Amino acid sequence: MNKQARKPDSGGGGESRLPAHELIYRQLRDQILFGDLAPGQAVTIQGLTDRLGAGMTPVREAIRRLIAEGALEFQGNRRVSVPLLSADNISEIIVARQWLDPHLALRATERISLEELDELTEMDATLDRAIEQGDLRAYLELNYRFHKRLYEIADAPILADLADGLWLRFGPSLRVVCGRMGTQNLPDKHKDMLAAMHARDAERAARAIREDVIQGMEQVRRSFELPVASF
Amino acid sequence: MNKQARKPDSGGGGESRLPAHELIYRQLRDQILFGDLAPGQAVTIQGLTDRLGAGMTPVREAIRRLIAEGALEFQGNRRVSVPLLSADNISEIIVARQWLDPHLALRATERISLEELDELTEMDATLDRAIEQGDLRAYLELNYRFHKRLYEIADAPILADLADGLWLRFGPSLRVVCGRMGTQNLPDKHKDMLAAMHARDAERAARAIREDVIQGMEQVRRSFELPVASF
DNA sequence: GCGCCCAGAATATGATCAAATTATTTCTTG
DNA sequence: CAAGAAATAATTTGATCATATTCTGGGCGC
Repeated sequence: MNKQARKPDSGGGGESRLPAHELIYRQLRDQILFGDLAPGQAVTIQGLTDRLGAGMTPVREAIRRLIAEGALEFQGNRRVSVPLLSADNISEIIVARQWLDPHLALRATERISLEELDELTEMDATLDRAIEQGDLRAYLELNYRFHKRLYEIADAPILADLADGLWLRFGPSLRVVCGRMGTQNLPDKHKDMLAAMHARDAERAARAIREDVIQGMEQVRRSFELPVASF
Repeated sequence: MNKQARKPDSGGGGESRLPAHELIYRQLRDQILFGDLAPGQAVTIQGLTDRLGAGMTPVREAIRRLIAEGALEFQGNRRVSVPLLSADNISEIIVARQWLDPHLALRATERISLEELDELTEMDATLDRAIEQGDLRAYLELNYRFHKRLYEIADAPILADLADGLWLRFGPSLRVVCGRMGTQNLPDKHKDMLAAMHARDAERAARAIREDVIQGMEQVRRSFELPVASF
């Protein structure tokens, strides 16, 4: 009956007080970005309520949100699935990121503190270790977090939202492509960029990020132009 | 048990085959873009269920969707409101549209058919009539639909989504600014752009749209740098 | 001023109806 | 008689609602 024995507990573990639909959303989002959901895969509401052990309403809200962000696709007849991108779609994302990411890197260079620079350097080192060990999942997650942190530092919430939304769109495809290629020749112009940021050379940092984006995304696009060898 | 709530069939519109959450979403979206919801205004779920005469679940889903698109803001404590943009936010939107809109106009020029060109010309004429008559609501809606049609013709769904989402963010502010200024010196470089498209001069069309965007958005930004005189 | 309590709003559940896909059956035809 | 197609039955899934529960914020007493 009464639950007042539980106080908000503002210190530390406040994250457990998040509403269920928020938790479901984050869980699903991570699964789309790094993990288990492949492009084209169907997603059912009732399937998720079972798989995640949640009620129907929170799952529905999380799905609506992901559809609005382009992470899921509403296939006409009440059917929802992970979008299957075309080569043209990838090209659109490339052209958008080619503009957005350098712009954000430029702003970040003008604003970044030394502590934040150390933080990014540390993240990049962890990223390198994941690549060496061939840990694909860790690479995908760390690489994403590196770029996302950069967006935050740029202090442009709306532009950061746009860039973030693009990751959600090409995440599943990126995973498929990287899964086929292994973690060997993954792009990493991060060190160039960090050096440019240290020197407060915003133009050079923007150029480095642009190359990083192009290298990574072009690999994705190339693999989409090949004949689709799935069965 | 009680099943008297048989298919309300609200309004008798032919499209009553769409789910309720979709209808609520469109209704709310239009109200945010053109109409009745002012920046900073609070939005409550129960208030909407009453005002729109709908159930709670569809309203919740529509709100989640609009939050994900940036049209509404989740204010921490279970409070939802129409975002109040800062001058910096407006600057972000300007810089994004300054890139997105010309890019889409360029693509549209390469792809547009003569029928579609006539359609846009017709839309622009209607727009002019709304301006002459000082009909603000009609101006906002027709101007939006003109640009949106252009996005569709560009045949780049992901980029179009990005551009469309920006309208949802600055819509309420645009309405406030235009409401203060009347419909007299509104920007309309549409005729330049249509002429350029007729000549298949994509660069010139892109430049015209860029000027249209800058003129309109700068008016918004200027009015945000003034001391906020509301109350 | 501080803490407790209450009203109201948001979150979450489960039930129920409707629609759609799948599986099955039956009928027709070669 | 067999095979395929159309129709129908059954199961699965989505949409919506009514209701219970939890949380936030403000009012009231101390």
